[in-house]
Amino acid sequence: MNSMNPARQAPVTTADKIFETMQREIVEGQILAGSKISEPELAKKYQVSRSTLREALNRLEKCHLIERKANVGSRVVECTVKGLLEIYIVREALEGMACRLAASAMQDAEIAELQQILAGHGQEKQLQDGVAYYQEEGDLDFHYRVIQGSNNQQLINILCGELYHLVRMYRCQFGMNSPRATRAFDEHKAILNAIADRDGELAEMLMRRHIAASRKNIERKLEQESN
Amino acid sequence: MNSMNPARQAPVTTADKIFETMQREIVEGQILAGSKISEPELAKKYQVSRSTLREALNRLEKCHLIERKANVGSRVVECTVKGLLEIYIVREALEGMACRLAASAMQDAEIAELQQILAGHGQEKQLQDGVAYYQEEGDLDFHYRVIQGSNNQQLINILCGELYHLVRMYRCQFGMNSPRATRAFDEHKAILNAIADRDGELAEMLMRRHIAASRKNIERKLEQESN
DNA sequence: TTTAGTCTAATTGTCGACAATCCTCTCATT
DNA sequence: AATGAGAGGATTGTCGACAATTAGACTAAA
Repeated sequence: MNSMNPARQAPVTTADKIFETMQREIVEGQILAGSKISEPELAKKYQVSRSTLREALNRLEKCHLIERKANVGSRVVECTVKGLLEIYIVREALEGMACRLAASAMQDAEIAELQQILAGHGQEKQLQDGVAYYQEEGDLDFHYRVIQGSNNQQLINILCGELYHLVRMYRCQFGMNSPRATRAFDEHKAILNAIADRDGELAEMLMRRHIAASRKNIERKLEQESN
Repeated sequence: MNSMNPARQAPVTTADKIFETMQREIVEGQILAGSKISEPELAKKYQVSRSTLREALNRLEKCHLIERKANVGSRVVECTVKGLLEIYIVREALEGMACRLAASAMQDAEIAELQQILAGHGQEKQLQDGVAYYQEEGDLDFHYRVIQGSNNQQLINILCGELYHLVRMYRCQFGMNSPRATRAFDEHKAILNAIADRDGELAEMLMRRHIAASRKNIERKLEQESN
């Protein structure tokens, strides 16, 4: 269900394939966060020329998974607490706005479809109570569809194209098996209700609170760990 | 005053220089919006190899000034009304949030400095009453500094790195000699007062209204023209 | 006249080699 | 011992050529 999530145009060129492979390996931590990227080494590993690899690196940089410095090279981004919280802030602002727009722009049919998906998540949740992984995938799925519903191409590009995989990376590497699953599910329902009521203002507020609550949950958890 | 605006790391490599040159030419319209980009042609024009040119194209794509399709090529983005309004929406969300953060994060000294800058703009405005150009530059300057003041690197990257020049492009090509100069100046003052009062909530609201007012102003103007 | 198909020319993607820059280790000097 | 200069090795940036794909023109058939 999630595999069709990204705004993916089927990888046609070989640089596309290398890009997707590396993207997955970075997100899942097989290429370590913060590690230096050696162009000759990776070119050999994937059996492509350095030009092709560099093309892939350029796209990884576009979705904020690596950082480049001239004449020095590329590094995988580090997963810091500060960075994670910064992303939540950006998401709060952008997804809140997306939600407001979606309340105006989404078709009735789209809303109905999303309601069905959400109901499906609810059943899965009941069945697999406590197992948060699917809920997490479902969470991304819900957010993804609301963003698409905004019908604002800039917004969609930034959230689904440039930030999406960075969010996934943090989820993977910080192992977020949210204890908020149940509450998050209810919040999703409330947000969708506001959208269905065409109440953009309320929808934005609920989405912002929803994301802010996740952020504060992380802050609290990390605070505890440091004690 | 504006030339030091972008988060520019001095261009060290030749691809950097080509990138900056093309960036300027696209923003100012010397390379026409919507036009197709011929790699061989431009490589000859700038006297560099295609590899170097493609490196520059990759960065232009990062700041949303061109779009690429696999096996087809690159085009300069088109300046459409829809696109312009979409950007205003994104800015409303992100700069509003930046403003909220700035109210907490900016140092007293930074705030004082910004107050002086704003006062300077006020004098210029009085002197050159009606001439909106400097005010427009000043507008970007003000927004830029507030964004920096948020101290959120993700936010700064998106707004100052990826969207900044696209905004400039629209300003250039739609010829926005704002009749809102006076009002915008007053709004800036109110925003800065809220920041100085450390009232993040108010600061966000004022910034959002400020940007939304600009957007509606554009909508109104374009609506009139179409009649 | 229109449409389908094919062929040619041009453009983009990929490759390997060379040039320029940076990092590190060594050695000399204070 | 600490600091600085310099050489060596490795990495990144740039180049020109080849391969793969696309766009456009031309022909032929319905």
